[in-house]
Amino acid sequence: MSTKTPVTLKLLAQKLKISISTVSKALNDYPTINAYTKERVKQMAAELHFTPNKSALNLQIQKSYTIGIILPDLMDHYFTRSIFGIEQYARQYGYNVIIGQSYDDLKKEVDLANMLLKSRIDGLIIAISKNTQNFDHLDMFENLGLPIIYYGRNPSFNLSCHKVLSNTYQGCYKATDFLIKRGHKRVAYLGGPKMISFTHDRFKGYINALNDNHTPFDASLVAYTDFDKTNTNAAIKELFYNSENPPTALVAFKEQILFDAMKYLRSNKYEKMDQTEFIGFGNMPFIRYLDNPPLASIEENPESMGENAIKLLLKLIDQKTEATEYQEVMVDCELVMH
Amino acid sequence: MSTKTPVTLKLLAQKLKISISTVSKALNDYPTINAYTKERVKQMAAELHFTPNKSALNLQIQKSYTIGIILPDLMDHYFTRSIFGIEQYARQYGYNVIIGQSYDDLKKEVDLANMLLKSRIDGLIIAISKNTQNFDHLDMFENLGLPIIYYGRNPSFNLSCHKVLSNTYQGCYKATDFLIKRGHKRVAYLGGPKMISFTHDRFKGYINALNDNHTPFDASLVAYTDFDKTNTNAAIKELFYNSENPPTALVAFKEQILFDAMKYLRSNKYEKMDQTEFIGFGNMPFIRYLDNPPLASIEENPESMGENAIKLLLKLIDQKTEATEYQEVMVDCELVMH
DNA sequence: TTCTACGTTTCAAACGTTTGAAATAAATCA
DNA sequence: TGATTTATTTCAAACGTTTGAAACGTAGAA
Repeated sequence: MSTKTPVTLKLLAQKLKISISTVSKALNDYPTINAYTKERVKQMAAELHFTPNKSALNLQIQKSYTIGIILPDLMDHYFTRSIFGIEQYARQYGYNVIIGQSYDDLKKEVDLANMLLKSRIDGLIIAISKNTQNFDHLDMFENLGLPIIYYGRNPSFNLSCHKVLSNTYQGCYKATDFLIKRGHKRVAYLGGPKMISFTHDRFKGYINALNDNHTPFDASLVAYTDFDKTNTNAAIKELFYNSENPPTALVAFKEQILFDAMKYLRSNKYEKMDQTEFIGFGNMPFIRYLDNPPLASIEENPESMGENAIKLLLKLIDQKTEATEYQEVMVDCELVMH
Repeated sequence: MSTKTPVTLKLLAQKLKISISTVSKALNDYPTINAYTKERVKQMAAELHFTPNKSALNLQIQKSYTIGIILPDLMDHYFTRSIFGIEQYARQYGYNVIIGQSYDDLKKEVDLANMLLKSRIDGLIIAISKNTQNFDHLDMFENLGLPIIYYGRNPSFNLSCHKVLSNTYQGCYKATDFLIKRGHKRVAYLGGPKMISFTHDRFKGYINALNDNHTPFDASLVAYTDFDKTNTNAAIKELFYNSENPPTALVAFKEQILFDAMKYLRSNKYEKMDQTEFIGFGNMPFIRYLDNPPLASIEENPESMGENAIKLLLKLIDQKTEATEYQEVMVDCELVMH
């Protein structure tokens, strides 16, 4: 039917020789419109493939039925999986989703926030970049009464806000507890970068699991690394080779770190490898390809995080009352065996 | 400054006691506007954090400066990486990007296409779902004069369209050629699902490399599998255990398949494992975690594919002349050693 | 016959922006 | 002084949609 120019209400009205408002109301099933008219309009609309212009609609109803997501990186399965949870639910309620990657760069994050502001999104779900300590670009949303959900990463600098986080403390507790109950007396903790609050939350889980099981804490069983392989190798050397009584189990901040660690030990032919057990945060899909997978993974359930985030966001969008308390949702972690 | 209601041109105009059009023109640097006025307007706009309403703008200029991307799955690094190429370039030219996942489901793909149609995107980049054989939902774009680039997956049913694909034939040729030149007499090919055209393109590359190197073709060195582990294992068994003269090298359709295969052989303690070399399509980032990575990867350069797709799309958007021939871009593959 | 009520349709304003044409005021020229 | 130019601002329509108010014709009631 090669129309070349989008079909509008106006065109339908002309073809049917009725007014634009009748067409509009017919398509929206207004009770005042005659049934036969509705029929004619709808048929013509279908025939000409009428699609309402979203911009015109948004402008009129002052609502975009679009929510924004800003996250650091789509290559990270943690975030990709969280999108799944968000999208499913959002689309079900008629909302569209715009995804932006900040690549952990504050400037990109600010640009994205401004872009989304222009697009007049109804709300924002954001996993802040590593170095977001200034929240001006996000306060703008709040000033307009647009709700923001912080998720996945803890904005420790920003106290009063809605948060959806995985219960990372609990995850580490479970893993440590599980290993001790399995008979391990010397469980090590390999933490992530010290600036990340999760590193410390997880450490607390580790410590509390030790205490609850009456296992003494040994500082030489704790090391930290960033995501750089060299640092990880150094940390592992420290943990496993600097003591005549090395750990028999390890809980690692992230599987990306854990796998580097395991590969290091294996390629160095660490003699007690077979008696050592490993658990890391992530449950990454490609574990299936590893010849020697870790004992278990701490599953953070990112889909569920995403779903909690969007649920809370839509609730806030609907009520529109600023009055609500700031919510903090914690998503359970669970241990998954391999 | 808690405005609660978005700042519009109207508000700026009121505050400054000038007309809306002066404000608009001042912000857009019209030469007819007095320099001092521009100064005042811009300052006020900055002070009140004015952000133009994209919907109103789109409606007015009949252009959204937004392009759509439909792809099967963000969990697949091939596609995630391609987005990187698209986004970078698009944003540079002032375009926004809406990403939708079809999860390889035709119905979801159709829904997404309709959503994007409503959003009045200026163009579409799509990696079609596995079972897209009907193109009605995409023809709608063409009818409106909106360009579509098919990328990553070959829409073999749809002949006249713009395509950006990786030169998969060449990738397989390079890998096979490399292995033969390395001394392998018996190189096997493990293809993907037979409905996927790439499976056959790659097979051609394999065959031609054999021929060009005067290496005889042996049908028992070729097997096929889908992405299911059981099938892969069966195929591998057929290739490696059903012959007294098994292959010494293997080119696999995808690394996801290859890693299953290698794990199978290794866990079955295949005796000639150390003398056998493997190459697959992908170059997945987590290869660094494998204790025994394959010899090399065929890198399909998805970023470059994305960039080629967006470049072509923006060119088509700009010229708006329907007259151009349909373009087909082939992106080179390269061998990456591990 | 006139009035009221009802069912249906149309009018007109609004959402926020752009932009050519028209208006205004000031400055220059004859 | 009056006419013309110039610099600057404003007017008004348009983009496509929604929606309360107004208008219409027709049927039933008084």
